[in-house]
Amino acid sequence: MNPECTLCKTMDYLSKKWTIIILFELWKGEEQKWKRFSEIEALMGHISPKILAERLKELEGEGLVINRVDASSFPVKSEYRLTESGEELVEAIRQIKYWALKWKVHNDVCMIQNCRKCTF
Amino acid sequence: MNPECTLCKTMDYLSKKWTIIILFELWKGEEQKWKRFSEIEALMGHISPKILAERLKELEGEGLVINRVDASSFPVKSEYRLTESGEELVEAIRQIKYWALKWKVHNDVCMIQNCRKCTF
DNA sequence: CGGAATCCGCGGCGATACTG
DNA sequence: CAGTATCGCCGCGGATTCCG
Repeated sequence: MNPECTLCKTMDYLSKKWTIIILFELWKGEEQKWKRFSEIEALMGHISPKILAERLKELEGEGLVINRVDASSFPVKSEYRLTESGEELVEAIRQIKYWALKWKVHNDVCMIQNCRKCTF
Repeated sequence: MNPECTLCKTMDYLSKKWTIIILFELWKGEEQKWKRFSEIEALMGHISPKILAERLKELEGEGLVINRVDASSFPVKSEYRLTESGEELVEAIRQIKYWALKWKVHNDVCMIQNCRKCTF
């Protein structure tokens, strides 16, 4: 990995396990919607809390995800959503989905370009 | 990794080490140009032949790269280039580069959209 | 020259338990 | 609820050697 290359650095965290699925999970549903840690955890199947926390922190550090915490209530409420930058990165990644739909086996899940409901 | 998801499968090999760099190395220079194994090897710095062969075979299996062999001559001449599908995938990946150039630190190497000469 | 075979080390990731 | 702490595994990738 060349640390001077912007694309390399981006691909470095994008390629980590779970990262893209997390991004899409935050992207799905209504725009600008905050989602709780446990909510994301449940939606994603079998991710361990360690990895989820690790990834969210990375993405927050990269400015793709923003986190707000309400410590006044109990239990503590921590929520996440995509930033504008994050939304745009998902759009870029979805170009790869279009490519895949064009060149690979037909994907039954979703052919709709702007669908925010199905898996991807 | 969900094997029924086209995007997951694509990201699965795209995220392997060296894969994207190999794709860009084949993409650089003139279009449709064949490049030899040792040529790619030399261009890429310090990749081991095992990994390079592994990646090229994966990409060939996915239809992104095509290989022609001239066994009549000695030493055997083996050359690779991107397929049309491969060219288009590189275009999709370059959307991520544009995103990075927009949101991240200015990249000195290249701001030209269709440049096939610099690193990426 | 273009790989294939073998061996080995490391780190990413998973599982589980625990805490403020 | 929202994470941390600890441990252990295994699979990727690196180095090297050999073959057609």
